Amino acid sequence: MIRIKDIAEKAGVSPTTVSNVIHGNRKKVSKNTMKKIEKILTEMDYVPSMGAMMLAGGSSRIIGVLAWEPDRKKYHSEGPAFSNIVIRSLESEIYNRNYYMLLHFVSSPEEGIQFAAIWNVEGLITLGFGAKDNVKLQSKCKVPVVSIDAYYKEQQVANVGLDDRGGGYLMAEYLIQCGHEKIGFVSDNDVGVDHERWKGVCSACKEYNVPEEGVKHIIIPGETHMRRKFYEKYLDVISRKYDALFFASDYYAVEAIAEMADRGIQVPEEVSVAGFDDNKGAELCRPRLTTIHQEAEAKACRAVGKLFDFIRGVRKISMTERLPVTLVIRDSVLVRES
Amino acid sequence: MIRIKDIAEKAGVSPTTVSNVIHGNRKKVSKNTMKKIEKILTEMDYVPSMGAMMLAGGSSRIIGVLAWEPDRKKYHSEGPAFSNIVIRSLESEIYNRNYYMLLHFVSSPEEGIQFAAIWNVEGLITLGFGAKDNVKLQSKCKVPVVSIDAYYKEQQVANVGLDDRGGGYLMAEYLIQCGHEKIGFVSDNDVGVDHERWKGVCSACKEYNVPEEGVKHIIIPGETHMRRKFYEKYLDVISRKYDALFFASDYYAVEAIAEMADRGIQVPEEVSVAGFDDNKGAELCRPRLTTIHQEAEAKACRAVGKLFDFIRGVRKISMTERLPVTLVIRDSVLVRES
DNA sequence: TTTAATGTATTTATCGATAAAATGATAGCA
DNA sequence: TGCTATCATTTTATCGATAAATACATTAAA
Repeated sequence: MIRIKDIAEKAGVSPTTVSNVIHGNRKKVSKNTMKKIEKILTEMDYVPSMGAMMLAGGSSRIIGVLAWEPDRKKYHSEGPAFSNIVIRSLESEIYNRNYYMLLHFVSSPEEGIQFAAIWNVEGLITLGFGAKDNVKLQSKCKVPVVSIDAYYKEQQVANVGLDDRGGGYLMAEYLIQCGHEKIGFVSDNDVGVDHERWKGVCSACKEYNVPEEGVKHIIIPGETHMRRKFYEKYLDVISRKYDALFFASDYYAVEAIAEMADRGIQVPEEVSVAGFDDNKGAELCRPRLTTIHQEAEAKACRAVGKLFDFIRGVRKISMTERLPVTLVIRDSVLVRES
Repeated sequence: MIRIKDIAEKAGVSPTTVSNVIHGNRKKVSKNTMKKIEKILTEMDYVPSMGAMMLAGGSSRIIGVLAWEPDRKKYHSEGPAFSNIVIRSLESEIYNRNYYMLLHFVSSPEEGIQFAAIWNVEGLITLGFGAKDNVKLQSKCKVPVVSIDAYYKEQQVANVGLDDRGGGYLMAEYLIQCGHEKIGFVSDNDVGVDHERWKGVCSACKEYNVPEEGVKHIIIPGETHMRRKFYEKYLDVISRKYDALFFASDYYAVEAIAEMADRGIQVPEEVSVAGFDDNKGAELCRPRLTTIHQEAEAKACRAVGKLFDFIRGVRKISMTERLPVTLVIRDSVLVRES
């Protein structure tokens, strides 16, 4: 391993000078030595020791990405909660800033706090955390935290997410305009993102004077086997009862379309299906899924941007950012009237 | 931040003793002091400084996971090459051993080498690397490397993968037994994993005396837009020309099924479709995809296991490990005769 | 009793890089 | 000439943890 000391000796200068060159402290080094050292630096292809940098400089160049993991032992049974597009974009954005991503799955904020301390991370990004857990994390960490897709009563933690309410509104509006009179909004909970999407649905229904009984929030259990049971029992029932089923996530929508195909329920003739997120699966299922499109890369990108605003001490950083979403009309919603 | 020194002072011992307690060097510390220090350690909830450990101890407790990234700027256009099940399992297995995962996307082995040096990683796992790049990486790194899903002429780098050839054989055999006489194997290249799968197909065809013209390797371009063009031009043709299309990956198979649905090509009545991997999508498409199932978690698990065998200096480590795969019969292959 | 072996704990030097303080040289100005 | 200001560079101390060397009892063996 080549150390700063080796470079310094070769150049006939002190280690500090080399260090200054590496960090581009132009004001402290003359142009001549600058060039000379830079040349030697590349010649001997020097790589810094992060351990030493962390210790001496106090900066780790590490961003911790914490992904919520309800149960470390059962992760294989349920599909991973994180999107790999997001992970990839996060790493990319972090690395572009000359930092590194330490990805860690946790099932409590405390684990995250310890993790941050051990590695002396300079910032944290959370995925799939609930509001309370984000708040707890932030309160016990000195470093900035940016959550993705979280909702807070008071905006205690910085966040980047989508205009979920707007998306819910957009889809509900479209469904109404297509002539659907009985709309079911399907999700596995009523908090955070899903709650907002539902709120959006509600406000569209109000706007367009859909009667109270014309729209309902159907909550199905989230675990795979429970969901299957639910489908077996209720899928026929609800697809007869509603004109359109708006699923809070494409993942469920695609699954439901498949289940309906098995039961001979025609989509969209018998019941229309809509989703949210515009997953890879949305374009691959038949009928193609009408859904709300989100820019997952942009979300990751902004999250990292915001985090570094905090790290660099930029003033007046907006605590929350909601990226716009768009309606993508495909084939899973029947147009009854135009 | 609480340092070892603080603990030592509180306990009235030297830092070294505390360090020994932390590392469970039982032979060097008496039971009494052991207990006393352990108590203080938890009371003051001490967390070690990784920077210092890396520097002083020379062990970073970091495993680098390198995911191949052909083009850093275009990653959003193509679906990520890595499976999030694998990522999750890797992290889990690594963390279980009290190590941490640093995930990094690279588009050359050199980047990986530099990355390993900077962080002083204790081992590397590669995803999506070609054989040559793995070899180059290994040759320039002092730490052990375990590749996932790679194939070598001579086994230069440790590897964990699947019995791809066996899987190819299994599926081809099944197709033949179902009475299919014209089989097309579809992939976007003929190296590594796909080559092996194709070899498996060939040997099954030989075994069952399928004539030369009864089986063919069709290579379609891998990039999304090129693939679409290919489908537009040739999908009708090849689905008329073959009884069964065996795609080297579920991802393509699912896509093809969707495209066929658009063109009114009946699966499996007009043409049978088979895949490989047993992705999430395989169960979600209709007809359900008949495919070769792999244990992605097990693969990740074994890769980490093997890497730590190297790290711990275990003797006689097998250079390569191929996990068995199984045939999953669903609905996308027509049974012509039994 | 002497010597060796063992167990327990401490000292000291070190890992590689950096920030802060100190040095020295040069230039500017009265 | 003498004083300050500026620039370029070096010295020194330090970050937190650890390995190697050392010290000092105590016990066991000769």
